Amino acid sequence: MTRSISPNDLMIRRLQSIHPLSNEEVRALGELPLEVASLESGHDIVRMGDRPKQCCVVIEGCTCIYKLTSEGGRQIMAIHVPGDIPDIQSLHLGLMDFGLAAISACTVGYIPHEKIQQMCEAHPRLGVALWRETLIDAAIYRDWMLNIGQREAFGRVAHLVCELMVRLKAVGLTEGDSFKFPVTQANLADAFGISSVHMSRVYGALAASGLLKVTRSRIQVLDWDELLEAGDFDPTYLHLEKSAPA
Amino acid sequence: MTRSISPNDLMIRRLQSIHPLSNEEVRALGELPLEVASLESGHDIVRMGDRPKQCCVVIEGCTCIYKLTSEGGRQIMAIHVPGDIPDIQSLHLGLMDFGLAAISACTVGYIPHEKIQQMCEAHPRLGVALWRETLIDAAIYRDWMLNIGQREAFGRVAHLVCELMVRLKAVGLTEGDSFKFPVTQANLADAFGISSVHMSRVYGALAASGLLKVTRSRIQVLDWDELLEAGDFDPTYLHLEKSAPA
DNA sequence: CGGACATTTGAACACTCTCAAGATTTGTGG
DNA sequence: CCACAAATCTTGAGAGTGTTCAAATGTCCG
Repeated sequence: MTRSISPNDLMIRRLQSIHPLSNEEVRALGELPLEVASLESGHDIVRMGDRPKQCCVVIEGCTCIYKLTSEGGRQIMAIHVPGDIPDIQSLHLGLMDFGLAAISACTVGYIPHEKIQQMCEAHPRLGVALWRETLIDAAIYRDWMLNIGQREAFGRVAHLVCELMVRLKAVGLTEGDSFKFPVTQANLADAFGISSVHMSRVYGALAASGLLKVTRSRIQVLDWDELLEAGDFDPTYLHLEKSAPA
Repeated sequence: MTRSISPNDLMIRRLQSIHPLSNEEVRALGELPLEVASLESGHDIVRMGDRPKQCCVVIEGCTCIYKLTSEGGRQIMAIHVPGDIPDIQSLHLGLMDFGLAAISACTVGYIPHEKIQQMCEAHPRLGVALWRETLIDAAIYRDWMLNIGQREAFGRVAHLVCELMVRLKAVGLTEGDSFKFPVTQANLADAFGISSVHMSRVYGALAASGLLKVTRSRIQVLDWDELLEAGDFDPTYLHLEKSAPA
Protein backbone atom coordinates (compact mmCIF):
# COMPACT_ATOMS: atom_id res chain seq x y z
CA MET A 1 0.00 0.00 0.00
CA THR A 2 2.74 2.44 0.93
CA ARG A 3 4.81 2.24 -2.20
CA SER A 4 8.38 3.36 -1.68
CA ILE A 5 8.44 7.17 -1.64
CA SER A 6 11.62 9.07 -2.39
CA PRO A 7 12.68 10.87 0.80
CA ASN A 8 12.27 14.27 -0.85
CA ASP A 9 8.76 13.55 -2.10
CA LEU A 10 6.88 14.10 1.12
CA MET A 11 8.54 17.46 1.66
CA ILE A 12 7.57 18.44 -1.88
CA ARG A 13 3.99 17.34 -1.28
CA ARG A 14 3.87 19.38 1.88
CA LEU A 15 5.15 22.53 0.19
CA GLN A 16 2.80 22.02 -2.74
CA SER A 17 -0.10 21.83 -0.34
CA ILE A 18 0.58 25.38 0.83
CA HIS A 19 2.13 27.08 -2.22
CA PRO A 20 1.91 26.38 -5.97
CA LEU A 21 5.24 25.20 -7.38
CA SER A 22 6.53 25.11 -10.94
CA ASN A 23 8.05 21.94 -12.39
CA GLU A 24 11.44 23.51 -12.19
CA GLU A 25 10.97 24.37 -8.54
CA VAL A 26 9.84 20.82 -7.79
CA ARG A 27 12.96 19.56 -9.52
CA ALA A 28 15.15 21.86 -7.44
CA LEU A 29 13.55 20.53 -4.26
CA GLY A 30 14.01 16.98 -5.46
CA GLU A 31 17.70 17.59 -5.94
CA LEU A 32 18.31 18.70 -2.35
CA PRO A 33 20.74 16.22 -0.82
CA LEU A 34 19.12 14.40 2.08
CA GLU A 35 21.15 12.51 4.65
CA VAL A 36 18.74 9.94 6.04
CA ALA A 37 18.78 8.67 9.63
CA SER A 38 16.62 6.38 11.78
CA LEU A 39 15.86 7.55 15.30
CA GLU A 40 14.19 5.88 18.21
CA SER A 41 11.43 7.53 20.18
CA GLY A 42 12.75 10.05 22.66
CA HIS A 43 15.89 10.87 20.69
CA ASP A 44 16.86 14.55 20.90
CA ILE A 45 17.39 15.81 17.36
CA VAL A 46 18.40 19.37 18.23
CA ARG A 47 18.82 20.80 21.70
CA MET A 48 17.97 24.20 23.08
CA GLY A 49 21.05 26.39 22.78
CA ASP A 50 22.39 24.60 19.71
CA ARG A 51 23.33 26.41 16.51
CA PRO A 52 22.47 23.84 13.87
CA LYS A 53 24.00 24.02 10.38
CA GLN A 54 21.33 21.89 8.77
CA CYS A 55 17.57 21.44 8.69
CA CYS A 56 15.68 18.29 9.53
CA VAL A 57 12.91 16.83 7.36
CA VAL A 58 10.51 14.29 8.82
CA ILE A 59 10.19 11.25 6.55
CA GLU A 60 8.41 8.81 8.80
CA GLY A 61 7.02 8.99 12.35
CA CYS A 62 6.47 12.06 14.51
CA THR A 63 8.73 14.68 16.04
CA CYS A 64 7.91 17.52 18.42
CA ILE A 65 9.12 20.90 19.52
CA TYR A 66 9.29 21.34 23.28
CA LYS A 67 10.49 23.56 26.07
CA LEU A 68 11.01 22.86 29.76
CA THR A 69 10.30 24.93 32.84
CA SER A 70 12.76 25.02 35.70
CA GLU A 71 10.18 23.07 37.71
CA GLY A 72 10.51 20.15 35.34
CA GLY A 73 7.36 20.72 33.33
CA ARG A 74 7.55 20.03 29.61
CA GLN A 75 5.36 21.75 27.06
CA ILE A 76 5.16 20.34 23.56
CA MET A 77 4.28 23.20 21.25
CA ALA A 78 4.27 21.46 17.88
CA ILE A 79 3.90 17.96 16.52
CA HIS A 80 5.38 17.18 13.11
CA VAL A 81 4.34 14.58 10.60
CA PRO A 82 6.11 13.33 7.47
CA GLY A 83 6.86 16.14 5.03
CA ASP A 84 7.34 18.76 7.75
CA ILE A 85 10.59 20.65 8.29
CA PRO A 86 10.56 21.16 12.06
CA ASP A 87 13.58 23.44 12.42
CA ILE A 88 13.33 25.47 9.24
CA GLN A 89 13.49 28.59 11.39
CA SER A 90 17.16 27.83 12.11
CA LEU A 91 17.90 29.20 8.65
CA HIS A 92 17.55 32.73 10.02
CA LEU A 93 17.39 32.26 13.78
CA GLY A 94 20.77 30.74 14.52
CA LEU A 95 20.26 29.99 18.20
CA MET A 96 17.73 27.30 19.06
CA ASP A 97 15.27 28.51 21.70
CA PHE A 98 13.57 25.10 21.89
CA GLY A 99 14.32 21.42 21.69
CA LEU A 100 13.36 19.10 18.86
CA ALA A 101 12.82 15.42 19.62
CA ALA A 102 11.39 12.25 18.13
CA ILE A 103 8.14 11.23 19.85
CA SER A 104 7.90 7.97 17.96
CA ALA A 105 10.41 5.82 16.16
CA CYS A 106 11.11 7.86 13.07
CA THR A 107 13.12 8.44 9.94
CA VAL A 108 14.40 11.92 9.25
CA GLY A 109 16.61 13.55 6.64
CA TYR A 110 19.14 16.32 7.10
CA ILE A 111 19.80 19.08 4.58
CA PRO A 112 22.72 21.53 5.02
CA HIS A 113 21.61 25.16 5.44
CA GLU A 114 24.03 26.08 2.71
CA LYS A 115 22.21 23.97 0.13
CA ILE A 116 18.88 25.52 1.06
CA GLN A 117 20.31 29.03 0.86
CA GLN A 118 21.72 28.30 -2.59
CA MET A 119 18.38 26.93 -3.71
CA CYS A 120 16.57 30.05 -2.44
CA GLU A 121 18.94 32.30 -4.35
CA ALA A 122 18.46 30.32 -7.55
CA HIS A 123 14.68 30.09 -7.07
CA PRO A 124 13.41 33.09 -5.11
CA ARG A 125 9.85 31.79 -5.16
CA LEU A 126 11.02 28.79 -3.16
CA GLY A 127 12.40 31.20 -0.60
CA VAL A 128 8.95 32.70 -0.34
CA ALA A 129 7.42 29.22 -0.03
CA LEU A 130 9.73 28.49 2.90
CA TRP A 131 8.94 31.82 4.52
CA ARG A 132 5.27 31.00 4.09
CA GLU A 133 5.90 27.62 5.70
CA THR A 134 7.37 29.32 8.78
CA LEU A 135 4.35 31.65 8.89
CA ILE A 136 2.02 28.68 8.88
CA ASP A 137 4.00 27.13 11.72
CA ALA A 138 3.27 30.34 13.61
CA ALA A 139 -0.43 30.16 12.67
CA ILE A 140 -0.54 26.68 14.15
CA TYR A 141 1.11 27.95 17.33
CA ARG A 142 -1.63 30.57 17.58
CA ASP A 143 -4.31 27.96 17.25
CA TRP A 144 -2.69 25.73 19.85
CA MET A 145 -2.58 28.67 22.22
CA LEU A 146 -6.32 29.17 21.76
CA ASN A 147 -6.74 25.46 22.33
CA ILE A 148 -4.70 25.34 25.53
CA GLY A 149 -5.87 28.65 26.94
CA GLN A 150 -9.59 28.52 26.25
CA ARG A 151 -10.83 24.96 25.84
CA GLU A 152 -11.31 22.14 28.30
CA ALA A 153 -9.21 19.04 27.90
CA PHE A 154 -11.92 17.17 26.00
CA GLY A 155 -12.11 19.85 23.33
CA ARG A 156 -8.33 20.21 23.14
CA VAL A 157 -7.88 16.61 22.22
CA ALA A 158 -10.74 16.63 19.72
CA HIS A 159 -9.23 19.70 18.12
CA LEU A 160 -5.80 18.17 17.66
CA VAL A 161 -7.21 15.01 16.15
CA CYS A 162 -9.05 17.15 13.58
CA GLU A 163 -5.86 19.04 12.81
CA LEU A 164 -3.80 15.91 12.35
CA MET A 165 -6.43 14.38 10.09
CA VAL A 166 -6.36 17.39 7.80
CA ARG A 167 -2.59 17.77 7.76
CA LEU A 168 -2.00 14.09 7.11
CA LYS A 169 -4.60 14.00 4.40
CA ALA A 170 -2.82 16.88 2.66
CA VAL A 171 0.29 14.72 2.25
CA GLY A 172 -1.65 11.56 1.48
CA LEU A 173 -1.01 9.78 4.77
CA THR A 174 -4.52 9.06 6.00
CA GLU A 175 -6.13 5.70 5.50
CA GLY A 176 -9.84 6.25 5.25
CA ASP A 177 -11.07 7.55 8.59
CA SER A 178 -7.91 6.64 10.44
CA PHE A 179 -4.21 7.41 10.57
CA LYS A 180 -1.10 5.95 12.12
CA PHE A 181 -0.15 7.81 15.28
CA PRO A 182 2.29 5.99 17.55
CA VAL A 183 2.59 8.73 20.18
CA THR A 184 2.22 7.92 23.87
CA GLN A 185 -0.42 9.51 26.07
CA ALA A 186 2.31 10.98 28.25
CA ASN A 187 3.65 12.89 25.26
CA LEU A 188 0.20 14.06 24.26
CA ALA A 189 -0.44 15.19 27.82
CA ASP A 190 2.60 17.46 27.53
CA ALA A 191 1.16 18.92 24.34
CA PHE A 192 -2.16 19.73 25.99
CA GLY A 193 -0.77 21.03 29.24
CA ILE A 194 -2.52 18.32 31.28
CA SER A 195 -1.33 15.36 33.34
CA SER A 196 -0.96 11.95 31.76
CA VAL A 197 -3.56 10.63 34.18
CA HIS A 198 -6.07 13.11 32.91
CA MET A 199 -5.05 12.39 29.33
CA SER A 200 -6.04 8.79 29.82
CA ARG A 201 -9.40 9.85 31.23
CA VAL A 202 -10.08 12.21 28.34
CA TYR A 203 -9.25 9.54 25.76
CA GLY A 204 -11.66 7.30 27.59
CA ALA A 205 -14.37 9.97 27.47
CA LEU A 206 -13.81 10.55 23.75
CA ALA A 207 -14.14 6.84 23.09
CA ALA A 208 -17.19 6.57 25.34
CA SER A 209 -18.80 9.38 23.37
CA GLY A 210 -18.29 7.43 20.19
CA LEU A 211 -16.10 10.05 18.53
CA LEU A 212 -12.82 8.15 18.38
CA LYS A 213 -11.27 4.77 18.61
CA VAL A 214 -7.71 4.88 19.83
CA THR A 215 -4.96 2.29 20.00
CA ARG A 216 -1.30 2.72 20.76
CA SER A 217 -0.36 3.26 17.16
CA ARG A 218 -3.49 4.50 15.44
CA ILE A 219 -6.38 6.92 15.76
CA GLN A 220 -9.66 6.21 14.06
CA VAL A 221 -12.33 8.88 13.71
CA LEU A 222 -15.78 7.38 14.20
CA ASP A 223 -17.86 10.55 13.95
CA TRP A 224 -16.16 13.36 12.05
CA ASP A 225 -19.01 15.86 12.37
CA GLU A 226 -19.26 15.45 16.12
CA LEU A 227 -15.48 15.64 16.40
CA LEU A 228 -15.39 18.94 14.50
CA GLU A 229 -18.07 20.22 16.84
CA ALA A 230 -16.35 19.00 19.98
CA GLY A 231 -13.00 20.43 18.86
CA ASP A 232 -14.55 23.68 17.60
CA PHE A 233 -12.37 23.11 14.57
CA ASP A 234 -11.96 25.41 11.57
CA PRO A 235 -9.04 24.53 9.24
CA THR A 236 -8.51 28.08 7.99
CA TYR A 237 -5.38 28.50 10.08
CA LEU A 238 -3.64 25.67 8.25
CA HIS A 239 -3.66 27.79 5.08
CA LEU A 240 -3.90 24.80 2.77
CA GLU A 241 -4.55 25.36 -0.92
CA LYS A 242 -7.60 23.15 -0.73
CA SER A 243 -8.64 21.68 2.58
CA ALA A 244 -11.42 19.11 2.39
CA PRO A 245 -11.24 16.59 5.25
CA ALA A 246 -12.32 12.98 5.62
CA MET B 1 11.67 63.51 28.36
CA THR B 2 9.88 61.85 25.48
CA ARG B 3 11.13 64.06 22.69
CA SER B 4 9.02 63.84 19.54
CA ILE B 5 9.98 60.65 17.72
CA SER B 6 9.42 60.27 14.00
CA PRO B 7 6.79 57.56 13.43
CA ASN B 8 9.28 55.37 11.56
CA ASP B 9 11.95 55.60 14.25
CA LEU B 10 10.49 53.10 16.69
CA MET B 11 10.11 50.49 13.97
CA ILE B 12 13.73 51.08 12.98
CA ARG B 13 14.84 50.73 16.60
CA ARG B 14 12.91 47.49 16.88
CA LEU B 15 14.47 46.01 13.75
CA GLN B 16 17.93 47.16 14.80
CA SER B 17 17.48 45.39 18.10
CA ILE B 18 17.17 42.05 16.31
CA HIS B 19 19.24 42.50 13.15
CA PRO B 20 22.19 44.76 12.29
CA LEU B 21 21.24 47.35 9.65
CA SER B 22 23.40 49.46 7.36
CA ASN B 23 22.87 53.21 7.12
CA GLU B 24 21.35 52.75 3.72
CA GLU B 25 18.90 50.17 5.04
CA VAL B 26 17.93 52.47 7.88
CA ARG B 27 17.31 55.20 5.34
CA ALA B 28 15.11 52.92 3.26
CA LEU B 29 13.05 52.10 6.34
CA GLY B 30 12.80 55.76 7.21
CA GLU B 31 11.40 56.49 3.79
CA LEU B 32 8.51 54.06 4.08
CA PRO B 33 5.31 56.08 3.88
CA LEU B 34 3.31 55.81 7.07
CA GLU B 35 -0.33 56.76 7.28
CA VAL B 36 -0.89 57.57 10.94
CA ALA B 37 -4.16 56.97 12.81
CA SER B 38 -5.37 57.29 16.41
CA LEU B 39 -7.47 54.46 17.76
CA GLU B 40 -9.37 54.03 20.97
CA SER B 41 -9.04 50.96 23.12
CA GLY B 42 -11.05 48.04 21.78
CA HIS B 43 -10.89 49.12 18.15
CA ASP B 44 -10.55 46.21 15.72
CA ILE B 45 -7.65 46.97 13.40
CA VAL B 46 -7.89 43.85 11.24
CA ARG B 47 -10.52 41.13 11.51
CA MET B 48 -10.23 37.41 11.09
CA GLY B 49 -11.01 36.55 7.48
CA ASP B 50 -9.75 39.87 6.10
CA ARG B 51 -7.18 40.13 3.32
CA PRO B 52 -5.31 43.28 4.27
CA LYS B 53 -3.28 45.19 1.68
CA GLN B 54 -1.17 46.99 4.23
CA CYS B 55 0.76 46.36 7.42
CA CYS B 56 0.23 48.08 10.73
CA VAL B 57 3.04 49.56 12.85
CA VAL B 58 2.44 50.35 16.51
CA ILE B 59 3.59 53.86 17.35
CA GLU B 60 2.04 54.36 20.77
CA GLY B 61 -0.02 52.17 23.09
CA CYS B 62 -0.60 48.42 22.89
CA THR B 63 -2.31 46.14 20.40
CA CYS B 64 -3.01 42.43 20.59
CA ILE B 65 -3.60 39.39 18.42
CA TYR B 66 -6.59 37.31 19.47
CA LYS B 67 -8.86 34.47 18.46
CA LEU B 68 -12.29 33.48 19.73
CA THR B 69 -13.81 30.09 20.46
CA SER B 70 -17.38 29.34 19.49
CA GLU B 71 -18.18 29.32 23.22
CA GLY B 72 -17.25 32.99 23.45
CA GLY B 73 -13.81 32.56 24.97
CA ARG B 74 -11.13 34.95 23.79
CA GLN B 75 -7.44 34.11 23.80
CA ILE B 76 -4.93 36.88 23.34
CA MET B 77 -1.80 35.32 21.85
CA ALA B 78 0.43 38.34 21.46
CA ILE B 79 0.74 41.83 22.89
CA HIS B 80 2.50 44.49 20.83
CA VAL B 81 4.35 47.56 21.97
CA PRO B 82 5.58 50.56 19.99
CA GLY B 83 7.91 49.56 17.16
CA ASP B 84 6.21 46.22 16.55
CA ILE B 85 4.57 45.29 13.24
CA PRO B 86 1.69 43.06 14.42
CA ASP B 87 0.46 41.82 11.05
CA ILE B 88 3.70 41.56 9.14
CA GLN B 89 2.75 37.96 8.32
CA SER B 90 0.02 39.27 6.00
CA LEU B 91 2.78 39.97 3.50
CA HIS B 92 2.86 36.26 2.62
CA LEU B 93 -0.23 34.86 4.33
CA GLY B 94 -3.04 36.71 2.62
CA LEU B 95 -5.93 35.47 4.72
CA MET B 96 -6.02 36.61 8.33
CA ASP B 97 -6.50 33.69 10.72
CA PHE B 98 -6.68 35.98 13.76
CA GLY B 99 -7.95 39.38 14.79
CA LEU B 100 -5.81 42.39 15.63
CA ALA B 101 -7.15 44.96 18.07
CA ALA B 102 -6.08 47.92 20.17
CA ILE B 103 -6.01 47.10 23.89
CA SER B 104 -5.26 50.64 24.93
CA ALA B 105 -5.74 53.97 23.26
CA CYS B 106 -3.07 53.91 20.60
CA THR B 107 -1.46 55.44 17.59
CA VAL B 108 -0.61 53.22 14.65
CA GLY B 109 0.76 53.68 11.16
CA TYR B 110 -0.19 51.83 7.98
CA ILE B 111 2.25 50.88 5.24
CA PRO B 112 1.03 49.43 1.90
CA HIS B 113 2.28 45.89 1.24
CA GLU B 114 3.44 47.08 -2.15
CA LYS B 115 5.90 49.54 -0.63
CA ILE B 116 7.34 46.91 1.64
CA GLN B 117 7.71 44.45 -1.24
CA GLN B 118 9.53 47.07 -3.27
CA MET B 119 11.82 47.80 -0.36
CA CYS B 120 12.62 44.10 0.08
CA GLU B 121 13.53 43.77 -3.58
CA ALA B 122 15.80 46.79 -3.43
CA HIS B 123 17.36 45.72 -0.11
CA PRO B 124 17.29 41.93 0.20
CA ARG B 125 18.84 42.07 3.67
CA LEU B 126 15.78 43.97 4.87
CA GLY B 127 13.66 41.12 3.57
CA VAL B 128 15.71 38.78 5.72
CA ALA B 129 15.29 41.13 8.69
CA LEU B 130 11.52 41.00 8.27
CA TRP B 131 11.56 37.23 7.92
CA ARG B 132 13.61 37.12 11.09
CA GLU B 133 11.05 39.36 12.77
CA THR B 134 8.28 36.89 11.93
CA LEU B 135 10.43 34.05 13.28
CA ILE B 136 10.85 35.90 16.55
CA ASP B 137 7.09 36.42 16.74
CA ALA B 138 6.85 32.64 16.50
CA ALA B 139 9.50 32.21 19.21
CA ILE B 140 7.41 34.41 21.48
CA TYR B 141 4.34 32.29 20.72
CA ARG B 142 6.30 29.23 21.78
CA ASP B 143 7.25 30.84 25.03
CA TRP B 144 3.70 31.93 25.74
CA MET B 145 2.56 28.39 25.13
CA LEU B 146 5.03 27.15 27.72
CA ASN B 147 3.79 29.86 30.03
CA ILE B 148 0.11 29.05 29.61
CA GLY B 149 0.50 25.29 29.51
CA GLN B 150 2.96 24.69 32.30
CA ARG B 151 2.97 27.52 34.81
CA GLU B 152 0.48 28.60 37.41
CA ALA B 153 -1.15 31.97 37.06
CA PHE B 154 1.29 33.67 39.43
CA GLY B 155 4.27 32.61 37.34
CA ARG B 156 2.53 33.44 34.05
CA VAL B 157 2.04 37.03 35.07
CA ALA B 158 5.56 37.38 36.43
CA HIS B 159 6.90 35.98 33.18
CA LEU B 160 5.03 38.43 30.99
CA VAL B 161 6.13 41.40 33.05
CA CYS B 162 9.75 40.29 32.57
CA GLU B 163 9.21 39.95 28.84
CA LEU B 164 7.62 43.37 28.50
CA MET B 165 10.39 44.97 30.51
CA VAL B 166 13.04 43.54 28.20
CA ARG B 167 11.17 44.29 24.97
CA LEU B 168 10.37 47.84 25.99
CA LYS B 169 13.90 48.47 27.12
CA ALA B 170 15.14 47.36 23.70
CA VAL B 171 13.24 50.23 22.08
CA GLY B 172 14.00 52.69 24.86
CA LEU B 173 10.56 52.84 26.38
CA THR B 174 11.22 51.89 29.99
CA GLU B 175 11.55 54.52 32.69
CA GLY B 176 13.87 53.13 35.31
CA ASP B 177 12.20 50.13 36.90
CA SER B 178 8.79 50.89 35.46
CA PHE B 179 6.94 51.22 32.18
CA LYS B 180 3.64 52.57 30.93
CA PHE B 181 1.11 49.81 30.47
CA PRO B 182 -2.50 50.94 30.20
CA VAL B 183 -4.02 47.48 29.64
CA THR B 184 -7.02 46.35 31.68
CA GLN B 185 -6.94 43.25 33.84
CA ALA B 186 -9.75 41.74 31.77
CA ASN B 187 -7.52 41.91 28.69
CA LEU B 188 -4.58 40.45 30.55
CA ALA B 189 -6.78 37.65 31.84
CA ASP B 190 -7.55 36.72 28.22
CA ALA B 191 -3.83 36.61 27.50
CA PHE B 192 -3.17 34.24 30.40
CA GLY B 193 -6.16 32.02 29.88
CA ILE B 194 -7.60 32.86 33.31
CA SER B 195 -10.69 34.72 34.49
CA SER B 196 -10.56 38.42 35.23
CA VAL B 197 -11.46 37.68 38.84
CA HIS B 198 -8.42 35.48 39.20
CA MET B 199 -6.30 38.05 37.40
CA SER B 200 -7.14 40.56 40.08
CA ARG B 201 -6.21 38.07 42.79
CA VAL B 202 -2.89 37.27 41.15
CA TYR B 203 -1.99 40.94 40.80
CA GLY B 204 -2.80 41.26 44.46
CA ALA B 205 -0.54 38.35 45.33
CA LEU B 206 2.30 39.74 43.23
CA ALA B 207 2.00 43.08 45.01
CA ALA B 208 1.73 41.40 48.41
CA SER B 209 4.94 39.50 47.66
CA GLY B 210 6.70 42.78 47.02
CA LEU B 211 7.57 41.97 43.40
CA LEU B 212 5.44 44.54 41.61
CA LYS B 213 3.51 47.72 42.05
CA VAL B 214 0.68 48.02 39.58
CA THR B 215 -1.61 50.89 38.67
CA ARG B 216 -4.06 51.16 35.84
CA SER B 217 -1.53 52.65 33.50
CA ARG B 218 1.85 51.57 34.78
CA ILE B 219 3.78 48.57 36.06
CA GLN B 220 6.69 49.06 38.40
CA VAL B 221 9.11 46.25 39.17
CA LEU B 222 10.14 46.31 42.81
CA ASP B 223 12.32 43.21 42.89
CA TRP B 224 13.72 42.21 39.51
CA ASP B 225 15.65 39.17 40.74
CA GLU B 226 12.65 37.69 42.50
CA LEU B 227 10.48 38.45 39.49
CA LEU B 228 12.86 36.61 37.16
CA GLU B 229 12.75 33.68 39.55
CA ALA B 230 8.98 33.72 39.90
CA GLY B 231 8.49 33.97 36.14
CA ASP B 232 11.21 31.42 35.38
CA PHE B 233 12.35 33.93 32.80
CA ASP B 234 15.18 33.52 30.28
CA PRO B 235 15.25 36.16 27.52
CA THR B 236 16.96 33.91 24.95
CA TYR B 237 13.74 33.44 23.01
CA LEU B 238 13.51 37.16 22.28
CA HIS B 239 16.66 36.87 20.13
CA LEU B 240 17.82 40.38 20.89
CA GLU B 241 21.27 41.47 19.80
CA LYS B 242 22.12 42.40 23.37
CA SER B 243 19.60 41.80 26.09
CA ALA B 244 20.50 43.25 29.44
CA PRO B 245 17.43 44.03 31.56
CA ALA B 246 16.71 46.62 34.23
C1' DC C 1 8.28 -15.75 29.89
C1' DG C 2 10.17 -11.83 32.23
C1' DG C 3 10.63 -7.10 32.59
C1' DA C 4 10.22 -2.43 31.13
C1' DC C 5 7.08 0.72 29.75
C1' DA C 6 2.37 2.42 29.11
C1' DT C 7 -2.35 2.80 30.54
C1' DT C 8 -6.10 2.69 33.79
C1' DT C 9 -8.47 3.56 38.12
C1' DG C 10 -9.48 5.47 42.85
C1' DA C 11 -9.41 9.08 46.24
C1' DA C 12 -8.13 13.38 48.36
C1' DC C 13 -6.61 17.86 47.30
C1' DA C 14 -5.70 22.40 44.84
C1' DC C 15 -5.97 25.88 41.53
C1' DT C 16 -9.13 28.35 39.16
C1' DC C 17 -14.05 29.32 37.91
C1' DT C 18 -18.62 31.37 38.29
C1' DC C 19 -21.83 34.20 40.43
C1' DA C 20 -22.77 38.15 42.88
C1' DA C 21 -22.19 42.27 45.44
C1' DG C 22 -19.52 46.14 46.79
C1' DA C 23 -15.69 49.52 46.22
C1' DT C 24 -12.76 52.44 43.11
C1' DT C 25 -11.48 54.89 39.37
C1' DT C 26 -12.23 57.46 35.17
C1' DG C 27 -14.62 60.35 32.11
C1' DT C 28 -18.23 63.62 31.11
C1' DG C 29 -21.55 67.24 31.66
C1' DG C 30 -23.28 70.92 34.27
C1' DC D 1 -14.80 72.02 40.19
C1' DC D 2 -18.42 68.91 41.60
C1' DA D 3 -21.60 65.14 40.58
C1' DC D 4 -23.00 61.27 38.30
C1' DA D 5 -22.56 57.37 35.14
C1' DA D 6 -19.86 53.81 33.24
C1' DA D 7 -16.23 50.94 33.50
C1' DT D 8 -12.90 48.55 36.20
C1' DC D 9 -11.32 46.30 40.10
C1' DT D 10 -11.91 43.77 44.52
C1' DT D 11 -13.69 40.38 47.64
C1' DG D 12 -16.42 36.30 49.33
C1' DA D 13 -18.22 31.69 48.85
C1' DG D 14 -19.36 27.46 46.65
C1' DA D 15 -18.50 24.47 42.61
C1' DG D 16 -15.43 22.21 38.96
C1' DT D 17 -11.84 20.72 36.25
C1' DG D 18 -7.68 18.81 36.64
C1' DT D 19 -3.66 17.32 39.96
C1' DT D 20 -0.98 14.22 42.73
C1' DC D 21 -0.06 9.93 44.79
C1' DA D 22 -0.43 5.19 44.62
C1' DA D 23 -1.43 0.78 43.06
C1' DA D 24 -3.26 -2.42 39.62
C1' DT D 25 -3.66 -3.81 34.97
C1' DG D 26 -2.19 -4.23 30.30
C1' DT D 27 1.16 -4.42 26.34
C1' DC D 28 5.28 -4.98 23.83
C1' DC D 29 9.99 -6.81 23.08
C1' DG D 30 14.03 -9.47 23.90
